[in-house]
Amino acid sequence: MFSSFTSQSEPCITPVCPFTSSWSSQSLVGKLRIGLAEQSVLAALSQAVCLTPPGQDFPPAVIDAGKGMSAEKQKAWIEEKSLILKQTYCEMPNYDVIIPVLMKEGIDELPKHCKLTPGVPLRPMLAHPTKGVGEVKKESVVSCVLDSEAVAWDREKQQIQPFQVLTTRKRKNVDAADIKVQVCVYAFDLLYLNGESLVKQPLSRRRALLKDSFEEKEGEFLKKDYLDGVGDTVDLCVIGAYLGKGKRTGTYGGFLLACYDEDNEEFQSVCKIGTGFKDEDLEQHYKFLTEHILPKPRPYYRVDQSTEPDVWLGAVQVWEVKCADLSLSPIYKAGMGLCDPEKGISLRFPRFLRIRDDKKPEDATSGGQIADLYRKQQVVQNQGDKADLEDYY
DNA sequence: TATGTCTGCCCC
DNA sequence: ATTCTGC
DNA sequence: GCAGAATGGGCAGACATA
Repeated sequence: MFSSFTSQSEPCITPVCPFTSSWSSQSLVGKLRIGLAEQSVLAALSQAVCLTPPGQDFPPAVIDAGKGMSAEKQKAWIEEKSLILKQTYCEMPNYDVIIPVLMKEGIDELPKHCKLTPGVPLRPMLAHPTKGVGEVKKESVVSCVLDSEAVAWDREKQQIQPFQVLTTRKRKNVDAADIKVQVCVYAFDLLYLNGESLVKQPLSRRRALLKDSFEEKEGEFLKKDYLDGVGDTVDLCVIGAYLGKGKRTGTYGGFLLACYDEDNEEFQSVCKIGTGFKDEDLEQHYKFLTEHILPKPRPYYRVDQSTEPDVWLGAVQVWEVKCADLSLSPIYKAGMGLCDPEKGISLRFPRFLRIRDDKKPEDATSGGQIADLYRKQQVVQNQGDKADLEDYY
């Protein structure tokens, strides 16, 4: 595998300076996906165009072209046409372009006229056009669309920095002079090359072309949370709950979780959690926990004021929780002082897996173990595991 | 000016 | 983001 | 399989307050 630009001599796409230029780096998430309500708009549009084809005088003679068909056949027919429109919209998300073609040429001709175009981002992406690709592309590359990811890079230590570092970059009025965090862009897919859309090619082919068209580089990397089923699992104790809103009105909508710190004999907050529950789970939790409400927190709960729950709960139940990553936190207390003098550790993307009735609250994951997990991930990140990557693709 | 709190946005 | 639920 | 609706951590920037 490869990945692109990473080095001090040929700096990464140095501070990815948005704005300007014709090179696009963008992401598609696996299969083609388009926006939410957009989906319905496109479906409606295709139905309209199918049943009442454009190009007729007014009033149109044909207003229900599907009349002769069975309901099922009509549905299938419209869906088939709808797919054409949706696919086209993915590659050229612009109604100003699509509608005129649709009216003049008809839906079947759309793909011929509206194609993936460098510089026009695919629909669901935020991708800014960028410059700098020129430094890693080979001569043969005239135009391209890459699927890639930006990562914070420490030039001195020659290593990837945590995601948290990436987010500290200035967002507005960026002056090239005050850029402190360097960024590398890792490319992992090639969607378009020299005037030709590769979207319908198999991934293996696209990757082969990518490899051929750009400089290879050591030290590839992919965040582990994108690798299927990878992620850490921890056992945490519930110590508080938040009242739910909307469809969770009347039960708890979220909970405060803590690890057990043996050294200080205290429960240290780690994160809130609000997803992963079946409706049934929520019901069960409410019933059970409601009987353990405390008038005030126990003295051995370490919780920041900003995360105080609506109801405090006795530390009586342990949950198995999965997360993608750990982060140094300004507000959570887990492993306080172990990785940073004044920061604790929290979880990124926590979700509920199951109750651990076999564990007592004191058997919850400890502050020390949380700190170990945090340190471990720092290391793993920089060893960019080739084997794992190959498995993924 | 320094510090606290809230909002919007990102997670691709 | 992740996950569940109803269609 | 999709859309909608619950919910997560944490940053910069904007605004408020001392």
